[in-house]
Amino acid sequence: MKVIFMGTPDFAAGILESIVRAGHEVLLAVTQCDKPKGRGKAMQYPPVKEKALEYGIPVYQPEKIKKEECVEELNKYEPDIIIVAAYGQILPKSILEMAKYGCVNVHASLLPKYRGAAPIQWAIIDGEQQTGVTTMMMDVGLDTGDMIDKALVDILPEETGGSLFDKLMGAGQTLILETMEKLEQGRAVLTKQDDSQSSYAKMLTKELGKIDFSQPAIQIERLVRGLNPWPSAYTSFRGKNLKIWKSFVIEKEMEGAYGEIVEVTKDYFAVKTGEYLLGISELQMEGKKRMDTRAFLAGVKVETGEKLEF
RNA sequence: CGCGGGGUGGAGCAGUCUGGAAGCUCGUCGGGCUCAUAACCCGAAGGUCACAGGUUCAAAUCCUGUCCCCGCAA
Repeated sequence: MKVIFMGTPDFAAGILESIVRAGHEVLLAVTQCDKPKGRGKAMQYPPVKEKALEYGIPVYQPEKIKKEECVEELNKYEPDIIIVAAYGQILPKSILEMAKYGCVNVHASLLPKYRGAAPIQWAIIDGEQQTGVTTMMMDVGLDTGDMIDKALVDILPEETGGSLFDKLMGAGQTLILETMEKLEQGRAVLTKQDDSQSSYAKMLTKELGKIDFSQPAIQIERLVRGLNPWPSAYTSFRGKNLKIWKSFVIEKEMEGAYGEIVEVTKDYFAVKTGEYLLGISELQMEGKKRMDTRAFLAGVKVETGEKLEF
């Protein structure tokens, strides 16, 4: 099929790659504008742009896709289908109705749950045991269109945002091809979303990663996993920023204030939380590399009674 | 040129300000103790102190330049 692809982050780049490799003709890749990123000030291309350039696909980066001129630009390509994956802008109706097979979205959750920007991480933070990928015909709402296909993915006990991301991308890469085939053969079945079951996964922010030790350890542990590797859960120790990369729940209670270090062993230290203790097994001090707590404790003497401030 | 921290045996750190013998907690290897051990005791190996110049009687330490890693911000 002749495809216009719209997307921005890594997840979208993976979907794009899958479509290209399956032999579809991608006429154009639409993505967000370049942004200055990183420690210096260097402009960086969105992942989808990188991938498109790799395959020699033309790239289009309008600031506002809603503008009439942008819509006309897309129309010139006469696509059979428009595939959208985490593009980051609301599409006008004129684009939704432009292609013969319509505008199909790949979303990393089992809709109608986790509509919105960060479905992958929120599924972990909420303690879900299963999530997945859904393809749907886009409509004017936010992830509200009629569903076509779904793929289920289990969330394992040690699942992180990063590992789940990889799994869901893999599932999405397969699923979108299946959906495209069904549409082309006219055997796609559309299912309406049950809005009463819907939930919204709001955008992740740095602030979200700030650990509140008055919460139960199990909840903090999920937060740590969900926000690994980005944007990361953090607290502060001896006046410096401390990221927590891996933690575990210790089912016992000890005297102390929330966030106070109540136990130190050779391999980890544990702090008191709203319920049970939270063991910290992998961390990163400001300016330092990420390391397991065992290595950290080899260089820094940590005493019980010290606190992780929040 | 956005702000800042850092590169020291295999790991994590101290030492740098106030130049003058390579240190700490581990790990590894050998030996001992023990019913046994990831515990304890004794011993050993292992380092161009990121790289390149400079100052000095003497540089991990002071000066100059380069490379690399990381936190914040965006």
